[in-house]
Amino acid sequence: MSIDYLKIGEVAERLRITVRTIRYYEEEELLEPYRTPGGTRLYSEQHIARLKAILHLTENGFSLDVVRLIGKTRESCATGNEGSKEVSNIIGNSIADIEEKLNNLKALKSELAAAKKQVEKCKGCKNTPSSKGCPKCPVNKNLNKIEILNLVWE
Amino acid sequence: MSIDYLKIGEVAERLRITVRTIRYYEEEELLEPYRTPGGTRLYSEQHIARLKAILHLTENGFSLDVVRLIGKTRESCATGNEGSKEVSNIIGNSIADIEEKLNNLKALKSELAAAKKQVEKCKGCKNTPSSKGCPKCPVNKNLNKIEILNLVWE
DNA sequence: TGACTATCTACCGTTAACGTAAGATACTAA
DNA sequence: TTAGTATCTTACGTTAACGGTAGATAGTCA
Repeated sequence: MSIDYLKIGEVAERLRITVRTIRYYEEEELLEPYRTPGGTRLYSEQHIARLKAILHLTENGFSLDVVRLIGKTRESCATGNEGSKEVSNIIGNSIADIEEKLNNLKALKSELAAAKKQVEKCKGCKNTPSSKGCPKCPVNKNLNKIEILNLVWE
Repeated sequence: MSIDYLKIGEVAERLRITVRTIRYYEEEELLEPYRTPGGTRLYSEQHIARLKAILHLTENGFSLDVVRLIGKTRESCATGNEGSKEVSNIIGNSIADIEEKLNNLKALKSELAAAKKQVEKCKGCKNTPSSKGCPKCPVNKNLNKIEILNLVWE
């Protein structure tokens, strides 16, 4: 085989994903590798770069549909300004989504951090948990102050 | 019906979720509402607070299994230090997950922002897209500099 | 040239988090 | 009381993103 291209198994190993995943992205028309006359798939560095980009997005919670949208870039770039604007908007929306996620995660993080501190303060009371909470336990005493702790089971 | 409790439809409306979702969380033993003698579910503010907490977590990419884990707080708090430590670790792991997500999202955001700028610079060349890219188009010229743009379709 | 391993296509299976529908029962307002 | 709406249980359906298998073919190495 030419040294310039990788077969699917090699790509899978290099990117630490399964061959099934790679074929799946092809089924979804996110990628189209070369083929040998016999039908074996061959991947260039460009193909691999695109795979990396797809993984980068999916690992951050974006669906393949969104990936597909973002991928329209070049097509629209080659068809004039209007298309570019559309793509710009699509990417802009993705950025907005990310910003929302960032804010939510930051809030959640501080809530969890507060909850963790409370849990660590708790020395483990032996009282039967009541609906009012154990009066000696800071976790239960502060039940209403830390919303995340409303998750506590009864 | 007592004014203190809400029925499932009212809760669903208030939290902007479906009744099916609420019942599903109950199937998953994440929540156990009161019942009227006839079997109709009744929710207190505590129940609703827990529902909010569950949603807060799931909306940020956590699975119900993780939610269940975090929810062990009180149980372990009532059984001594060891349990508390376990819960503290579970929450600690969740925080670590969040930090990783935050870093990834930040990186992705700046990549997308860079990509967006490139797209906006592109005035829309009429050239047929070649494997080398359109020479007049900054998007294609900088193809290798902005990895996310390797997503471009051909 | 054989033997062995990798890939191919085609297709059914899986999991999480619900959606949806049916038929029965409960609640509520007039 | 009764008509109308909400809820109940049960159970099968759905979607995304793959997993796994079978039987056939391709690539590779001594």
